[in-house]
Amino acid sequence: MPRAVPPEPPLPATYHHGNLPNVLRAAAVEVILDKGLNGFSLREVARRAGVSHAAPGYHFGDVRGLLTAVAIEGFHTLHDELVRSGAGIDDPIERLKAIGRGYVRVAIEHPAHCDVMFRDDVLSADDPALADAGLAAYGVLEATVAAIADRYNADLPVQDVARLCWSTMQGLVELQSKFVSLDSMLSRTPTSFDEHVDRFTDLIINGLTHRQSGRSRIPR
Amino acid sequence: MPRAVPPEPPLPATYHHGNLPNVLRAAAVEVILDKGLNGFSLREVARRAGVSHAAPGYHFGDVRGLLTAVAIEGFHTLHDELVRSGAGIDDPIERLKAIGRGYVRVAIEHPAHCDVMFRDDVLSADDPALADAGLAAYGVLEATVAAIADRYNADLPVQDVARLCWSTMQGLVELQSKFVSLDSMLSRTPTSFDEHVDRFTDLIINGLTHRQSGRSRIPR
DNA sequence: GATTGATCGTGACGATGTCAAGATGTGCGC
DNA sequence: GCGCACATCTTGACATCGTCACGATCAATC
Repeated sequence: MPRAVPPEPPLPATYHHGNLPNVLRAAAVEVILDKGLNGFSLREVARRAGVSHAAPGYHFGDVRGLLTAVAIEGFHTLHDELVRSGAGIDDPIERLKAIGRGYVRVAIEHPAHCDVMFRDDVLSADDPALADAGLAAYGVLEATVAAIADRYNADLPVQDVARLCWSTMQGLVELQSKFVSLDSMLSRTPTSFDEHVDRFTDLIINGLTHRQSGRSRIPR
Repeated sequence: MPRAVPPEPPLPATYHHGNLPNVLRAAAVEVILDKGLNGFSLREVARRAGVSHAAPGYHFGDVRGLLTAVAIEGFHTLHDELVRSGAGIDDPIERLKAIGRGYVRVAIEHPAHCDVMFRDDVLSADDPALADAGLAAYGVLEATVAAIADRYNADLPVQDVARLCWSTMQGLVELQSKFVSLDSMLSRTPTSFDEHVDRFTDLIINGLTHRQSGRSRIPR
């Protein structure tokens, strides 16, 4: 769990305890986890952090400010995880698959962050730090696609493919709940998150007018 | 604009004016459009409809109830538009492309509905009417993919491909704003919604390890 | 024409976001 | 060592919101 919370000094617990922003951010994540983004409230965050109801407002200005901080943290985590997932894998196609699985791993392990990261309506979307963090994570993906173009197909529209991959993963994250309810409604055996990722990446890479490669799972 | 609002009787405007639910639903859409899903409130809806602040609660029980009604209406519209988009197109692959463009057309023309349709946290996700409406829309997509399998590739995993397409379109809808800001940040010429759809469907259909077919646009 | 039920309004309560003003520590110059 | 400016946090207040109970109003039916 890299960079979940910046290295925390032993918490002086004084009046001005110095790292309230970090504590509040962590508390916000827990509130989102417990009550959902809908039941989220600054006052609840303040209660869990053991401070007054207006303390969050001082540090983050706004409810959007706090959620934006959570989103930025999420993008940093995503970036680190994508880099980590692709490290040491030579074949760029395999690296792309690994990155895809890294994406959903972040979505699974940090659901609170992911609930916020793309919800421009609840966060201050014009925050440059937010844009930077998102751009950095996207850069990892685009670089991998560029490597695929280098090795396999120079005509590959790198930008389009990268966006396709991102859109697909993002849509999957959002629709996964619908898919499981759809599976249960049609009494099919439910398809897991990871399985969806593998099948999607296979489909994208092989193209659906050509013969499928048969759900090859990537060896860990 | 099929089934935007059920055929409206001339509005008696009396005390019990009979179709308040429809009026409230339309008002809710306008509030979402104006203030965003974040600034949405039942009282604002009531104000626009010219009724008391508790009237929405009577008909929809909950704020979730009203938003769920909007989402159901959105899924109906989506279903109708998907059917309409694919009608008369023989080649199922071309039909799939047309459906993809129908999807984003709905997203563009009914942004308020689409803001709500997949946000399970703000609506009562266990409403069977909601599930039915979503399933009906999805059925159009799956049927088209099944037609592709029939004609081109019997081994095609229909369910997976259908979900891939849906995920991709849904992700695109959600990320489009990020893409344009990304374009402007890198000072590229912005890519339109429709262009994204065409490129994505081309990429999915052709597969990214094979030669691209060069952004063929479908003649209308 | 009275009654029953659906429909809608009124009033109230607790909770929330946000602001202003005050309280409380911290660090810096001297 | 001391006072002062500042950052940090609390307190209090206000408008708004969702939701509930209760009352008012209308429509249809017997």
